Amino acid sequence: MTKKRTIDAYFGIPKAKKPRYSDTQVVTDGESASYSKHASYPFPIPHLPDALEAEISGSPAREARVIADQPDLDLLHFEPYISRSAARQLFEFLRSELPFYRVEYDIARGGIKTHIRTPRWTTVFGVDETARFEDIRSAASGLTADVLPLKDAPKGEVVDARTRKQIPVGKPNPKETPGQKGYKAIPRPIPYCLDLLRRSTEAVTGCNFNFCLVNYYASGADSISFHSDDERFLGSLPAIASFSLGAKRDFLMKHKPPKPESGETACNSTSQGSLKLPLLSGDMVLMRGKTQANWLHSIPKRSGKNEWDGGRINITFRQALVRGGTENYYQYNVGSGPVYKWNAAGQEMIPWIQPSRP
DNA sequence: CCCCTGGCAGCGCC
DNA sequence: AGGCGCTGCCAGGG
Repeated sequence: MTKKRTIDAYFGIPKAKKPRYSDTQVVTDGESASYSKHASYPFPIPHLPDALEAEISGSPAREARVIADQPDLDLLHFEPYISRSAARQLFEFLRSELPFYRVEYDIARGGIKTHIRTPRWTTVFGVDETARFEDIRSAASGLTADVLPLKDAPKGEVVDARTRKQIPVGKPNPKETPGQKGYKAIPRPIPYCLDLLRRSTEAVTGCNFNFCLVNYYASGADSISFHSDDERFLGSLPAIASFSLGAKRDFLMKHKPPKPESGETACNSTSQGSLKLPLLSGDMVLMRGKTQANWLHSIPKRSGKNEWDGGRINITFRQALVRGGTENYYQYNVGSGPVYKWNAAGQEMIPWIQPSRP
Protein backbone atom coordinates (compact mmCIF):
# COMPACT_ATOMS: atom_id res chain seq x y z
CA MET A 1 0.00 0.00 0.00
CA THR A 2 1.26 3.41 -0.85
CA LYS A 3 1.51 6.31 1.53
CA LYS A 4 -1.63 8.27 2.38
CA ARG A 5 -0.06 11.55 1.31
CA THR A 6 0.13 11.30 -2.45
CA ILE A 7 0.13 13.78 -5.26
CA ASP A 8 -3.38 12.61 -6.06
CA ALA A 9 -4.44 13.69 -2.61
CA TYR A 10 -3.05 17.10 -3.41
CA PHE A 11 -4.79 17.38 -6.71
CA GLY A 12 -7.95 15.90 -5.21
CA ILE A 13 -8.65 18.98 -3.13
CA PRO A 14 -9.03 21.74 -5.70
CA LYS A 15 -8.74 25.07 -4.02
CA ALA A 16 -10.91 27.90 -5.27
CA LYS A 17 -8.68 30.86 -5.82
CA LYS A 18 -9.61 34.38 -6.68
CA PRO A 19 -8.13 35.50 -9.96
CA ARG A 20 -5.37 37.90 -9.22
CA TYR A 21 -3.96 40.68 -11.32
CA SER A 22 -0.25 40.89 -11.87
CA ASP A 23 1.35 43.50 -9.65
CA THR A 24 3.07 45.15 -12.56
CA GLN A 25 1.75 47.16 -15.40
CA VAL A 26 1.46 45.56 -18.80
CA VAL A 27 3.10 47.83 -21.30
CA THR A 28 3.27 47.36 -25.04
CA ASP A 29 5.56 49.53 -27.13
CA GLY A 30 4.06 49.33 -30.58
CA GLU A 31 5.07 46.12 -32.25
CA SER A 32 7.92 45.27 -29.87
CA ALA A 33 7.73 43.06 -26.79
CA SER A 34 5.86 44.17 -23.71
CA TYR A 35 7.46 44.68 -20.34
CA SER A 36 6.87 44.74 -16.61
CA LYS A 37 7.83 48.22 -15.45
CA HIS A 38 8.11 49.46 -11.90
CA ALA A 39 9.87 52.28 -10.07
CA SER A 40 11.77 49.72 -7.98
CA TYR A 41 13.29 48.00 -11.05
CA PRO A 42 16.58 49.27 -12.45
CA PHE A 43 15.22 48.52 -15.95
CA PRO A 44 12.01 47.10 -17.47
CA ILE A 45 11.72 43.31 -17.44
CA PRO A 46 10.24 41.84 -20.64
CA HIS A 47 7.38 39.38 -20.73
CA LEU A 48 8.08 35.85 -21.91
CA PRO A 49 7.72 34.96 -25.61
CA ASP A 50 4.17 33.71 -26.22
CA ALA A 51 5.23 30.14 -27.04
CA LEU A 52 7.26 29.82 -23.84
CA GLU A 53 4.47 31.36 -21.79
CA ALA A 54 2.03 28.82 -23.22
CA GLU A 55 4.33 25.92 -22.44
CA ILE A 56 4.86 27.02 -18.85
CA SER A 57 1.13 27.51 -18.39
CA GLY A 58 0.67 23.85 -19.36
CA SER A 59 3.01 22.65 -16.62
CA PRO A 60 3.66 20.46 -14.74
CA ALA A 61 5.02 18.11 -17.37
CA ARG A 62 4.95 15.11 -15.02
CA GLU A 63 3.45 14.10 -11.72
CA ALA A 64 5.58 14.31 -8.65
CA ARG A 65 7.40 11.67 -6.66
CA VAL A 66 6.90 11.86 -2.89
CA ILE A 67 10.10 11.60 -0.84
CA ALA A 68 9.14 11.11 2.78
CA ASP A 69 10.98 7.95 3.76
CA GLN A 70 13.13 9.53 6.45
CA PRO A 71 12.21 11.21 9.74
CA ASP A 72 10.73 14.72 9.42
CA LEU A 73 11.28 14.68 5.65
CA ASP A 74 8.49 15.66 3.27
CA LEU A 75 9.43 16.43 -0.33
CA LEU A 76 7.67 16.43 -3.67
CA HIS A 77 9.97 16.04 -6.69
CA PHE A 78 8.74 16.92 -10.18
CA GLU A 79 11.07 15.39 -12.79
CA PRO A 80 10.47 17.70 -14.53
CA TYR A 81 7.84 20.34 -13.80
CA ILE A 82 8.80 22.40 -16.86
CA SER A 83 9.70 20.48 -20.03
CA ARG A 84 13.44 20.34 -20.67
CA SER A 85 13.24 22.53 -23.76
CA ALA A 86 11.07 25.17 -22.05
CA ALA A 87 13.35 25.10 -19.02
CA ARG A 88 16.37 25.77 -21.24
CA GLN A 89 14.61 28.74 -22.86
CA LEU A 90 13.49 30.09 -19.50
CA PHE A 91 17.06 29.78 -18.21
CA GLU A 92 18.41 31.84 -21.11
CA PHE A 93 15.60 34.38 -20.78
CA LEU A 94 15.96 34.98 -17.04
CA ARG A 95 19.76 35.11 -17.15
CA SER A 96 19.54 37.75 -19.89
CA GLU A 97 16.69 39.85 -18.56
CA LEU A 98 16.81 39.97 -14.75
CA PRO A 99 18.91 42.35 -12.66
CA PHE A 100 21.43 40.43 -10.54
CA TYR A 101 23.51 41.23 -7.46
CA ARG A 102 26.63 39.85 -5.81
CA VAL A 103 25.93 40.49 -2.15
CA GLU A 104 28.91 41.18 0.13
CA TYR A 105 28.92 41.72 3.86
CA ASP A 106 31.10 41.47 6.96
CA ILE A 107 30.70 39.05 9.82
CA ALA A 108 32.62 38.49 13.05
CA ARG A 109 34.14 35.02 13.02
CA GLY A 110 35.87 34.17 16.28
CA GLY A 111 36.15 37.87 17.05
CA ILE A 112 37.82 38.51 13.68
CA LYS A 113 35.99 40.55 11.10
CA THR A 114 35.67 38.59 7.87
CA HIS A 115 34.49 39.81 4.52
CA ILE A 116 31.99 37.49 2.86
CA ARG A 117 31.31 37.43 -0.87
CA THR A 118 28.30 35.21 -1.45
CA PRO A 119 29.42 32.73 -4.14
CA ARG A 120 26.35 33.13 -6.36
CA TRP A 121 24.31 35.78 -8.18
CA THR A 122 21.01 36.68 -6.57
CA THR A 123 17.87 38.71 -7.08
CA VAL A 124 14.53 38.87 -5.26
CA PHE A 125 10.96 40.05 -5.78
CA GLY A 126 7.94 40.22 -3.50
CA VAL A 127 6.57 41.64 -0.28
CA ASP A 128 5.33 39.95 2.90
CA GLU A 129 1.67 39.28 3.75
CA THR A 130 1.21 42.53 5.72
CA ALA A 131 1.50 44.56 2.53
CA ARG A 132 0.78 44.47 -1.17
CA PHE A 133 1.31 46.45 -4.35
CA GLU A 134 -1.57 48.65 -5.39
CA ASP A 135 -2.01 51.49 -7.85
CA ILE A 136 -3.04 54.29 -5.50
CA ARG A 137 -3.21 56.83 -8.33
CA SER A 138 -6.13 55.05 -9.96
CA ALA A 139 -8.11 55.59 -6.76
CA ALA A 140 -7.28 59.27 -6.69
CA SER A 141 -9.33 61.62 -8.86
CA GLY A 142 -8.47 61.93 -12.46
CA LEU A 143 -5.43 64.10 -12.96
CA THR A 144 -2.85 61.40 -13.55
CA ALA A 145 -3.58 60.10 -17.01
CA ASP A 146 -3.21 63.51 -18.63
CA VAL A 147 -0.18 64.59 -16.64
CA LEU A 148 1.79 61.36 -16.79
CA PRO A 149 1.70 59.13 -19.83
CA LEU A 150 0.15 56.07 -18.18
CA LYS A 151 2.18 53.81 -20.42
CA ASP A 152 5.48 54.75 -18.79
CA ALA A 153 4.29 55.51 -15.30
CA PRO A 154 5.41 53.10 -12.60
CA LYS A 155 2.44 51.38 -11.06
CA GLY A 156 2.01 49.74 -7.71
CA GLU A 157 2.82 51.51 -4.47
CA VAL A 158 3.41 49.43 -1.35
CA VAL A 159 0.24 49.66 0.74
CA ASP A 160 -0.81 48.13 4.06
CA ALA A 161 -2.75 44.94 3.29
CA ARG A 162 -5.46 45.85 5.81
CA THR A 163 -5.82 49.64 5.73
CA ARG A 164 -4.64 50.01 2.09
CA LYS A 165 -2.73 53.11 3.11
CA GLN A 166 0.60 53.71 1.41
CA ILE A 167 3.72 52.58 3.31
CA PRO A 168 6.94 54.54 2.73
CA VAL A 169 9.90 52.51 1.45
CA GLY A 170 13.69 52.90 1.25
CA LYS A 171 14.90 54.19 4.63
CA PRO A 172 12.01 56.66 4.88
CA ASN A 173 12.55 59.81 6.90
CA PRO A 174 10.21 59.64 9.94
CA LYS A 175 9.89 63.46 9.89
CA GLU A 176 8.36 63.36 6.43
CA THR A 177 5.99 60.53 7.30
CA PRO A 178 5.21 61.07 10.98
CA GLY A 179 3.69 58.18 12.86
CA GLN A 180 4.21 55.78 9.99
CA LYS A 181 7.02 53.28 10.08
CA GLY A 182 8.10 52.29 6.61
CA TYR A 183 10.29 49.63 5.03
CA LYS A 184 14.06 50.09 4.94
CA ALA A 185 14.01 47.93 1.82
CA ILE A 186 12.42 48.88 -1.48
CA PRO A 187 10.14 45.92 -2.24
CA ARG A 188 9.81 44.93 -5.91
CA PRO A 189 6.69 43.35 -7.36
CA ILE A 190 7.17 39.94 -8.98
CA PRO A 191 7.53 40.60 -12.72
CA TYR A 192 5.02 39.02 -15.04
CA CYS A 193 7.53 36.50 -16.46
CA LEU A 194 7.99 34.99 -12.99
CA ASP A 195 4.48 35.57 -11.72
CA LEU A 196 3.21 33.16 -14.36
CA LEU A 197 5.26 30.38 -12.79
CA ARG A 198 4.29 31.49 -9.29
CA ARG A 199 0.58 31.18 -10.10
CA SER A 200 1.08 27.77 -11.73
CA THR A 201 2.96 26.58 -8.65
CA GLU A 202 0.25 27.86 -6.32
CA ALA A 203 -2.42 26.04 -8.33
CA VAL A 204 -0.50 22.76 -8.34
CA THR A 205 0.60 22.78 -4.69
CA GLY A 206 -2.33 24.56 -3.04
CA CYS A 207 0.21 26.80 -1.27
CA ASN A 208 0.43 30.59 -1.29
CA PHE A 209 3.62 32.38 -2.29
CA ASN A 210 4.46 36.07 -2.05
CA PHE A 211 8.22 35.96 -2.56
CA CYS A 212 10.40 34.88 -5.44
CA LEU A 213 14.15 34.43 -4.90
CA VAL A 214 16.40 33.76 -7.88
CA ASN A 215 19.95 32.39 -7.62
CA TYR A 216 22.33 32.06 -10.56
CA TYR A 217 25.23 29.65 -10.09
CA ALA A 218 27.49 30.66 -12.98
CA SER A 219 29.77 27.62 -12.62
CA GLY A 220 30.69 24.83 -10.23
CA ALA A 221 32.65 27.42 -8.26
CA ASP A 222 29.34 28.98 -7.16
CA SER A 223 27.58 27.23 -4.30
CA ILE A 224 25.54 27.52 -1.14
CA SER A 225 26.55 25.78 2.05
CA PHE A 226 24.25 23.84 4.36
CA HIS A 227 21.37 25.88 5.78
CA SER A 228 17.62 25.73 6.40
CA ASP A 229 14.96 28.12 5.21
CA ASP A 230 13.56 28.05 8.73
CA GLU A 231 13.43 31.78 9.35
CA ARG A 232 10.82 32.91 11.86
CA PHE A 233 9.09 35.08 9.27
CA LEU A 234 8.09 32.03 7.24
CA GLY A 235 6.16 30.58 10.17
CA SER A 236 6.28 26.96 11.27
CA LEU A 237 5.97 24.27 8.58
CA PRO A 238 6.81 26.56 5.63
CA ALA A 239 6.34 25.25 2.09
CA ILE A 240 9.05 26.28 -0.39
CA ALA A 241 8.98 25.47 -4.09
CA SER A 242 12.40 25.29 -5.72
CA PHE A 243 12.91 25.21 -9.51
CA SER A 244 16.09 24.19 -11.30
CA LEU A 245 16.99 25.56 -14.74
CA GLY A 246 20.13 24.91 -16.79
CA ALA A 247 23.01 22.76 -15.60
CA LYS A 248 22.52 19.68 -13.43
CA ARG A 249 23.70 20.19 -9.86
CA ASP A 250 23.53 17.95 -6.82
CA PHE A 251 21.11 18.99 -4.07
CA LEU A 252 22.37 17.62 -0.74
CA MET A 253 20.20 17.22 2.32
CA LYS A 254 21.06 16.09 5.83
CA HIS A 255 19.13 15.86 9.09
CA LYS A 256 19.98 18.54 11.62
CA PRO A 257 22.11 17.20 14.46
CA PRO A 258 20.01 16.31 17.54
CA LYS A 259 19.98 18.84 20.37
CA PRO A 260 22.53 17.88 23.09
CA GLU A 261 19.90 17.78 25.85
CA SER A 262 17.49 15.60 23.91
CA GLY A 263 17.95 11.86 24.25
CA GLU A 264 17.72 11.13 20.53
CA THR A 265 20.25 8.86 18.94
CA ALA A 266 22.23 10.41 16.15
CA CYS A 267 21.81 9.18 12.59
CA ASN A 268 25.14 7.43 12.21
CA SER A 269 24.60 5.33 9.13
CA THR A 270 25.73 6.81 5.84
CA SER A 271 22.39 6.51 4.04
CA GLN A 272 20.11 7.42 6.94
CA GLY A 273 19.84 11.12 7.74
CA SER A 274 21.12 12.30 4.37
CA LEU A 275 20.29 12.21 0.69
CA LYS A 276 21.52 13.50 -2.65
CA LEU A 277 19.12 14.60 -5.38
CA PRO A 278 20.66 15.29 -8.79
CA LEU A 279 18.52 18.20 -9.97
CA LEU A 280 18.02 18.49 -13.73
CA SER A 281 16.80 21.42 -15.79
CA GLY A 282 13.06 21.93 -15.29
CA ASP A 283 12.87 19.97 -12.04
CA MET A 284 10.92 21.34 -9.08
CA VAL A 285 11.28 20.25 -5.46
CA LEU A 286 8.60 21.26 -2.97
CA MET A 287 9.92 21.19 0.58
CA ARG A 288 7.06 21.14 3.08
CA GLY A 289 5.90 20.04 6.50
CA LYS A 290 8.64 19.55 9.06
CA THR A 291 11.40 19.50 6.45
CA GLN A 292 12.78 23.00 7.07
CA ALA A 293 12.60 22.64 10.83
CA ASN A 294 14.65 19.45 10.82
CA TRP A 295 16.77 19.28 7.68
CA LEU A 296 19.63 21.26 6.14
CA HIS A 297 20.28 21.54 2.42
CA SER A 298 23.12 22.73 0.18
CA ILE A 299 24.40 23.00 -3.38
CA PRO A 300 28.06 21.97 -3.07
CA LYS A 301 30.88 23.22 -5.22
CA ARG A 302 31.94 21.20 -8.20
CA SER A 303 35.41 21.16 -9.76
CA GLY A 304 37.33 19.76 -12.69
CA LYS A 305 35.27 18.58 -15.64
CA ASN A 306 32.09 19.49 -13.75
CA GLU A 307 33.08 23.09 -13.05
CA TRP A 308 32.20 24.73 -16.40
CA ASP A 309 28.67 23.43 -16.62
CA GLY A 310 27.06 26.41 -18.37
CA GLY A 311 25.39 27.66 -15.20
CA ARG A 312 22.27 26.90 -13.21
CA ILE A 313 19.38 29.12 -12.14
CA ASN A 314 17.36 28.33 -9.04
CA ILE A 315 13.97 29.96 -8.48
CA THR A 316 12.29 29.60 -5.08
CA PHE A 317 8.77 30.63 -4.15
CA ARG A 318 7.87 31.08 -0.50
CA GLN A 319 5.50 33.01 1.76
CA ALA A 320 6.85 35.61 4.18
CA LEU A 321 4.33 36.45 6.90
CA VAL A 322 5.79 39.60 8.48
CA ARG A 323 7.85 42.64 7.59
CA GLY A 324 11.06 41.15 8.93
CA GLY A 325 10.99 38.73 6.03
CA THR A 326 10.89 41.52 3.46
CA GLU A 327 13.78 43.38 5.12
CA ASN A 328 15.86 40.20 5.40
CA TYR A 329 15.37 39.01 1.84
CA TYR A 330 16.25 42.35 0.24
CA GLN A 331 19.28 42.76 2.51
CA TYR A 332 20.74 39.37 1.65
CA ASN A 333 19.64 38.97 -1.98
CA VAL A 334 19.87 42.52 -3.34
CA GLY A 335 22.09 44.31 -0.85
CA SER A 336 23.56 47.73 -1.52
CA GLY A 337 26.07 46.95 -4.27
CA PRO A 338 25.88 47.52 -8.03
CA VAL A 339 23.31 46.01 -10.36
CA TYR A 340 24.67 43.44 -12.83
CA LYS A 341 23.24 42.35 -16.13
CA TRP A 342 24.15 39.42 -18.35
CA ASN A 343 26.48 40.22 -21.23
CA ALA A 344 25.86 37.64 -23.95
CA ALA A 345 28.95 38.55 -25.98
CA GLY A 346 31.30 38.04 -23.05
CA GLN A 347 29.16 35.30 -21.43
CA GLU A 348 29.43 37.01 -18.04
CA MET A 349 27.67 39.36 -15.65
CA ILE A 350 28.83 42.95 -16.01
CA PRO A 351 27.90 46.03 -13.94
CA TRP A 352 24.84 47.75 -15.32
CA ILE A 353 25.14 51.51 -15.66
CA GLN A 354 22.07 53.71 -15.39
CA PRO A 355 21.65 55.30 -18.83
CA SER A 356 22.06 59.07 -18.63
CA ARG A 357 19.06 61.15 -19.66
CA PRO A 358 19.49 64.24 -21.83
C1' DC B 1 44.59 -8.65 -13.33
C1' DC B 2 46.31 -5.80 -10.09
C1' DC B 3 48.24 -1.84 -8.51
C1' DC B 4 49.25 2.91 -8.80
C1' DT B 5 47.91 7.57 -9.29
C1' DG B 6 45.28 11.64 -10.27
C1' DG B 7 41.24 13.90 -9.52
C1' DC B 8 37.41 14.80 -7.05
C1' DA B 9 34.30 14.91 -3.04
C1' DG B 10 33.85 15.65 1.71
C1' DC B 11 35.09 17.31 6.06
C1' DG B 12 37.27 19.97 9.67
C1' DC B 13 39.35 24.09 11.00
C1' DC B 14 40.00 28.93 10.81
C1' DA C 1 29.43 32.14 6.63
C1' DG C 2 33.05 30.58 2.99
C1' DG C 3 37.93 29.32 1.89
C1' DC C 4 41.50 26.31 2.29
C1' DG C 5 43.99 22.33 3.18
C1' DC C 6 44.03 17.54 4.30
C1' DT C 7 42.40 12.83 3.47
C1' DG C 8 40.35 8.97 1.62
C1' DC C 9 37.91 6.97 -2.17
C1' DC C 10 37.24 5.54 -6.73
C1' DA C 11 37.90 5.11 -11.60
C1' DG C 12 40.81 4.56 -15.24
C1' DG C 13 45.10 3.54 -17.29
C1' DG C 14 49.44 1.24 -17.52
